[in-house]
Amino acid sequence: MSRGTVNHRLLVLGLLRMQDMHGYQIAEVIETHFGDSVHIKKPTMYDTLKKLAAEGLVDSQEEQEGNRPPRTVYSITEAGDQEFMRLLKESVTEYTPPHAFGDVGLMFMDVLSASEAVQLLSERRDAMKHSMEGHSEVDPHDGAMALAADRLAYHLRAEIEWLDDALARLETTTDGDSDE
Amino acid sequence: MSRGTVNHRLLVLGLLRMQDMHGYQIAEVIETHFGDSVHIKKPTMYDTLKKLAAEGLVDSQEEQEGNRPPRTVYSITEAGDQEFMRLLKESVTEYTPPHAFGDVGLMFMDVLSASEAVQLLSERRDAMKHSMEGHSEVDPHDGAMALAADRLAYHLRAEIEWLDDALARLETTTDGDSDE
DNA sequence: TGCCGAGTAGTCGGTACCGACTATATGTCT
DNA sequence: AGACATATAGTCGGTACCGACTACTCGGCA
Repeated sequence: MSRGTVNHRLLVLGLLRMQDMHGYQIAEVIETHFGDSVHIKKPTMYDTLKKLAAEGLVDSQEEQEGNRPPRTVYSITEAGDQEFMRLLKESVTEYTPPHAFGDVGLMFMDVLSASEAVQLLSERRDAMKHSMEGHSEVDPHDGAMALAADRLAYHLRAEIEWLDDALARLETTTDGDSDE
Repeated sequence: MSRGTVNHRLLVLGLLRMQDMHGYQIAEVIETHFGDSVHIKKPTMYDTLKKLAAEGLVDSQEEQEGNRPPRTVYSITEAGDQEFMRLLKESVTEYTPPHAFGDVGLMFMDVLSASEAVQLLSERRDAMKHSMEGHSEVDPHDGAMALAADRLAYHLRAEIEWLDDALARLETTTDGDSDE
């Protein structure tokens, strides 16, 4: 998360563009529809909402239902819609720089023996495979997500391929060994 | 940046494991050797150093050279070395969850017309290609980096492939159009 | 009736990170 | 001698983010 706030603003504006919502709903939609791919915790969402309101990009109105605690319902403004479009274009265009894939640990792998490296990377592979179960199910009717889901799929495949190749290479290094 | 502090600690400890250093050196090494793949700004590095010192994972001693301003030279302790190993193994083993590839903009692409989408993604592709020039040069003698560099390469390839496929698909959608 | 879990709507305080700044010394051009 | 770039070594203050908490309501069930 790096373009930090931009993503949060984009997300919240994007959701409000679809329909007016109060805080809990937003949090819920994020959790259930985006949970796997997007990070935004409730307090952060409220911060974002407050800031957007202060900038006039969203409106809020109190709403009392029965005698539940009153909720603040947020809706996007004209200005907000324009800002959303601006951010969207910027975000799509922008090439997210490679350091996003950085993984410091790998840079120091040479302090480990080959067999140790193999063991750790195998564990990583297992963890990855495991966490991928059940995923890959993206409502095919949900065309909106298609691109993002696809992208994720490509990168997951790349990660697995890299791991497999790296392991294969390390294993030939370790060829006739039994220990270190 | 996400496993936040862990990466920073790992990086600083890893560098000090190779040799004692003072702040400027550390910052420089990070900048020149790791700059493309690792994020850690100077103030963050000093924070990290201070915290590591407080935990007894690094030692520091003042050093005066000529009448330059005195520098604090940091060195790793025995405990620090053990912690490094622990973090390294943890970091290598750990599967970095997919949201790292999240890109909120893509989730809202359906509000754009196909031709607009094509245009923006093309720009992204260009930006990406452009920023890849000159890279791909990883000192082959530097075996330490091999794994990390490889991984990056796999992911870059995946990103390009995804972009190409997505563009191809979008262009067929836009087939006989001239505008929206 | 009283209690409990779940739904609902937030706030508070703290950490991580870093942009911008301060300060000193050395070298070098003029 | 002054001016200016560059190496050196940090600090200060502010933002973004979020874990943990508060507070109130409702429905069920003992």
